This record gives sequence, structure tokens and C-alpha cells, in this order.
Amino acid sequence: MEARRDVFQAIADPTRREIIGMVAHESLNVNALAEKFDVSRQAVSLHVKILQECGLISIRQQGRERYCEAKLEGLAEASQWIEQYKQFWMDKFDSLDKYLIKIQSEKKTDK
Amino acid sequence: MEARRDVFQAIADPTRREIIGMVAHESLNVNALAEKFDVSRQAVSLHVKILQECGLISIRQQGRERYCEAKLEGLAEASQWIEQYKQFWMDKFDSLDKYLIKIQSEKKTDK
DNA sequence: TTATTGCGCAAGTAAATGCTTGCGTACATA
DNA sequence: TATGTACGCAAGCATTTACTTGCGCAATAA
Repeated sequence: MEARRDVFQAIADPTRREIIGMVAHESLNVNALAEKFDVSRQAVSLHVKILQECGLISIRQQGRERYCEAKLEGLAEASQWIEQYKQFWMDKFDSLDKYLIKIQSEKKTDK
Repeated sequence: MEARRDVFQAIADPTRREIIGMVAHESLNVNALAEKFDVSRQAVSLHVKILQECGLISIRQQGRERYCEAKLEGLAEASQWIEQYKQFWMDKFDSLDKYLIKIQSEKKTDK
């Protein structure tokens, strides 16, 4: 289980997406996280490790516990990749991001 | 190679992301697509099949050729998932592109 | 008609993925 | 100090993945 590891790979797994969703709301330690899934603690621990390696969560060690905190900016790369195509299926952007608005207006001549 | 197949899974593979990028610009038949990659035509053909099954491209049969056309709205699901977290990191940076430039320069070890 | 091209369908393979169980270790609490 | 708790490491295993080569067939060019 050691190979190409990027954000796209990380969020490809539904369990990992769930983990992200959970720690986005509140910091959770590995066991607390594991309790919410049907799979073993080890399995969850591995997902956590992968998410950490991909920069999507960070670990805060506190005593013997390891709290997982979301680092959602790690999603930016994937977000940008998708955003570049968004204009093709949406007429209107409700995003406030200046960069995206800029790109949108630049490519309005397309299509 | 038959199992869980969703959009996240589909875009997890870099070759498939490249294929999407290519057919987003122009319709290409399988062979034309295959020529642009190092892998065999069969491999590309399989990626195309997967992308089609995930609703990210559609095939237009024309004689013996099969033209791949992007169906970028298929990305909406993934887009929405990421979008829900966007607010959590957008205010952390002046702009998205600044951050992307940062991670791109960090990713020199790629491939 | 015959040769060539475009492409899908296997079948086979190596590597990656997801998960499990067993074990060791650091931290806590009785 | 003895015991329980949080969690990583590692080995083992069934699948899935990404590819490859070989074959066959329909559409097209010679």
C-alpha cells in the first residue's frame, strides 16, 4: 500500500471522504474515528495515515492520543482541476473567488 | 477490473484526467487518443470505457471510429463535494492561484 | 476482392489497495 | 507497580487496478 499518492487518489476512497467530512467539523482521535466505521481501527488508522501523507489532515499528538484535524486547503489542487471545466456545465458562477471569475471571463470567448 | 466505479474513482487516475483534458478541447477517436500516450491502445481503450461508464465522456460512433466527447457535467458530483469545504480554506490565502503556484513548485518530485 | 485500419474482447500478470489479526510500546490511572 | 488504553508496525490475504499481448471483426482503402 505504498505508491502514487495524491489528493485525487486520497479522495477516491469513500471511507476517506467520510473521514474528511467528520474531522472537518471537529477534531477526532483515531479511536473515536474508528468507532464510527464498521472496519477495524487499523484500517481507519491506515486511511488516516494516507490522508495525512496527502496533506488533507494533520495530526496533533496529545498524550497518547492523536487528534486528526482537517487541512481542507489540501483540496485546492483537486478543486482547481475540476474548476477549470466548470464553465462547460454551468452558465453562472456563484463563487466569489476572484481567480475563478477572472478565468471565466477570459474564456467566455470559447465554447 | 470491474467494481466500484464512481467519478472520484475515475479522476483518481492521472491518465484518465489527461484524457478528459484532451477530449474537453476536441473530440478524438480512441486511436488518436492512444497515440498521445506511452501505453498501449488497449490500455487507453479501457480508460475510455471507464470514463464512459462514469458518465464523463460519451462515444459517438462514426463508421469504424469511435469519437470520445467530454461530458464535463459528470464532474458536478465531485465538484460539489469539494465545494462544500472550499470556504474553509479560501479565506486563508489571498487567492487560490497563489496557493496553487505554491503547491506546484513544491511538487517538483512528480512522476 | 484483398489488404489495412480502428477497436473491442479476452486472458494473463504484476503491482496496488483495503482489510484483518497479532504484537509492541508509550501513556494513564488504580 | 500493575493494568488498561491509544495507536503504530508488520505480516498475510483477497481484490482490484493498470497494463500487456493475441485474436477477431467490421469498416475502409487499394
